[in-house]
Amino acid sequence: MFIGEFHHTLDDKGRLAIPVKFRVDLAAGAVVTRGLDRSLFLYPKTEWEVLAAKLAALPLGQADTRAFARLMLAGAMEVEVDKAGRVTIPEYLRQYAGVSKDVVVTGLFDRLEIWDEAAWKEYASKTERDSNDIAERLGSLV
Amino acid sequence: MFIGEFHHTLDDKGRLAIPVKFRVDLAAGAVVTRGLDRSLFLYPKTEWEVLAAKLAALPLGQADTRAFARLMLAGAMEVEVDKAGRVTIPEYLRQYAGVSKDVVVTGLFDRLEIWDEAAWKEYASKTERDSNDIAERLGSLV
DNA sequence: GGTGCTAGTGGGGATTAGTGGGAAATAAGC
DNA sequence: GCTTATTTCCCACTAATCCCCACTAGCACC
Repeated sequence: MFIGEFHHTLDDKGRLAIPVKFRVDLAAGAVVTRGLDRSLFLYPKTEWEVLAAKLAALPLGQADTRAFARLMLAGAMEVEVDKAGRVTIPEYLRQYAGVSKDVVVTGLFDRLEIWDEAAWKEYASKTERDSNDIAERLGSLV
Repeated sequence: MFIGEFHHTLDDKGRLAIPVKFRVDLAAGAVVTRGLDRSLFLYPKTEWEVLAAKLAALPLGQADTRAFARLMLAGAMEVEVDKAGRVTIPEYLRQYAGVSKDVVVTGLFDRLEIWDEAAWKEYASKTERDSNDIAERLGSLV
């Protein structure tokens, strides 16, 4: 299970260090793709395969779900953790997430999320302000 | 499984480099044809044969499915990956997709899609804007 | 308090993917 | 039958990627 928040830096080759405790779960392969809210999702390969199969099974006929599946499947890229515990984030995904140097890696149960630090701070503070409202709407769910 | 987004260029002979990781799956032959949203679809030959059979089996009665099947079947062309890992895209398909030089090749599970770069960017950014809504509607699926 | 280990970061060299151009072969036209 | 155009095959260059090694700072353990 992935939890926690880590502040790392991206070097000019687009490499990002994975927190040590996560490396063992990603050693068998991982997949990065476009996420929601201008973040990137990083799944262990096995988790990804489940998700990809669902996306591929979406009906081709509807323009909007087709577009969504396209974005996530086309956005995905298989990455490997190198000897130094890093993965290389492809150029086009760095652009999408607006990451350049300072990056936040967060654990979200079954996936990691990768954020530009500034964007993360803004999102976090905004969400904190709204958290009471959100909690109320969630109601009995939690 | 094909995934990922690759930015390549078409030379003036209409040749397009296939990303290395896909070449092995296309070595046995591939088929390009007209796709949806002004893109081109590129299938491994075996996948194509399955799809072509399905298209041929579509009911003749409905004008729109008939048109769709015609577009895909008549537009199809068998291509080979040359020694340098490239395929030649026929002139009429280049025209259909509006590709000239800068091209995006995307992996979509069982096929590749070939887009004009500008068209892809526009399509992707439009979909990004809608992605939160779509994700919400898909709900628990993803 | 010191020493050793490890996580995170940075950089250089070798390999290969991507691209472009030219030569040879084949087909078409006069 | 000869010339011209088009396609196919092959070779060469460049730029990006991969792989390896080195450094530093922080933590833990002695």
